Amino acid sequence: MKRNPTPRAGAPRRAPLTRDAIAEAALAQIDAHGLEVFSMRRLGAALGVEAMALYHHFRGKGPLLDAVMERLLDEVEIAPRGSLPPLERLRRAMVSYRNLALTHPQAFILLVYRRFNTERTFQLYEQILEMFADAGFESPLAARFFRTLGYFVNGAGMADIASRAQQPDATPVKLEQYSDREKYPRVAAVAPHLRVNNLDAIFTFGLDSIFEAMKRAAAPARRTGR
Amino acid sequence: MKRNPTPRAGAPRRAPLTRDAIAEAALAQIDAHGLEVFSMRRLGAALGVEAMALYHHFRGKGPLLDAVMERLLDEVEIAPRGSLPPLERLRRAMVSYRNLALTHPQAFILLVYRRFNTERTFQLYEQILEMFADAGFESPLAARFFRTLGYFVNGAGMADIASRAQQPDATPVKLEQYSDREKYPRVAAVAPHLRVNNLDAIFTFGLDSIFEAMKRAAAPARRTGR
DNA sequence: ACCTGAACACCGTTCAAGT
DNA sequence: ACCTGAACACCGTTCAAGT
Repeated sequence: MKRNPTPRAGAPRRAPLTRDAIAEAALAQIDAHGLEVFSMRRLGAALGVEAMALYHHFRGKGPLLDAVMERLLDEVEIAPRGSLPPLERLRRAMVSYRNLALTHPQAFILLVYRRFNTERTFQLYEQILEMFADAGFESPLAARFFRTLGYFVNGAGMADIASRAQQPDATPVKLEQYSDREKYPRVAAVAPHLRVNNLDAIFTFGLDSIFEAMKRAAAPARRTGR
Repeated sequence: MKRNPTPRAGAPRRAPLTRDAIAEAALAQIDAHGLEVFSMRRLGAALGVEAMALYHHFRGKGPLLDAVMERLLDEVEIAPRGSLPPLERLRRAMVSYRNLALTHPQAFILLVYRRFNTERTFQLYEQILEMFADAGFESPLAARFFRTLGYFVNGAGMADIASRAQQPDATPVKLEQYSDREKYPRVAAVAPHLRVNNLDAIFTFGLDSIFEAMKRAAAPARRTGR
């Protein structure tokens, strides 16, 4: 059997490599098999190329992972300015960011420890901080809540991933110990409220707590009495 | 030159390996050189032993890293029950936990993605949840704030580490871009408030916001008016 | 310009063997 | 019981060479 006929004579039998195509394939590999086993050689094989060909487009594995991280940032949905009240826009952006932990559980950690490696992060920060300004926050207060929200959404993403899947190379433990009422009675009592299908509601709860604090801080003059 | 004389005839020229000694040396290696370059072979060399000797005490690298993580958990300071009001005890425990990101920046991430691999974590959770119960929180509400605090302290630890040190294998970027007022004016405006020596104050601010929400939720009946 | 082949200096882990 | 030596199947990255 001949291989698939090419549309035009002389066309290459596969699309030439580009930075985008490589980063896209890398994210697909990480989503499918995990960051632990991701390697330049495996990625090359998946692209039908020797690993060394990738070095023509990226200086190394680190910069390639940074490009993968940028693809994640591209998936954060930001509502158009003016389409919603500023704090609601901000809230939805935070929800969208945390959703990356659900859609890309294996890759999400790249955001956590590589986000300051690239300029792309500052584009997102600029948009977020614009929302703070639109909501009337001065820089010192914006900086504090910006950071607090960032801590929360990154921590939530990582924790939800950790709750959903134990590491493959973990110390083997018996899960039933954790619901052992004798040994960990408090843990046993809250465990039913921490089931995986409750994690969305818990995230929303925590996010609301922070937004309520923001609303109070933004409008201290409106408090009843003094 | 002869090697150091041993205290007793027939005593081994180095202390025999134990799980504790290995885990301690592993943490020291990670603190000194980073998790990226940490390897069984390097650890063996640091202990004056072949890497394969470590497999007599640990089933593999994963379980060894779990033991290192447990050592970090051991450093969390929990005030004796009754020595402080429950919420103040809880607050100090959170501060102590986040401080691990400062004392062990290279190892802290083990807590983030390996903490559910071992039973030791549930000892700490039991203590934390006891504080919630002592403060009068019912399980559903305790679960929500327990999780919210966890998100926040883990996210804060990771973010503070990322802010303090760029990854060694990062895409090279020019740092001055980030304070470019033309390109990222909002980022430039808040940047002075996000300097490394302000991170402690920002952490305290965010923690206070969450604790204020907890105090309101714990005592809804005490609100003036209705 | 883009990719390959061979090589270098590493990994984690297994197995059989030593003491 | 505790450790070693050799081996296996991998890594990321370099370099010179091919087209």
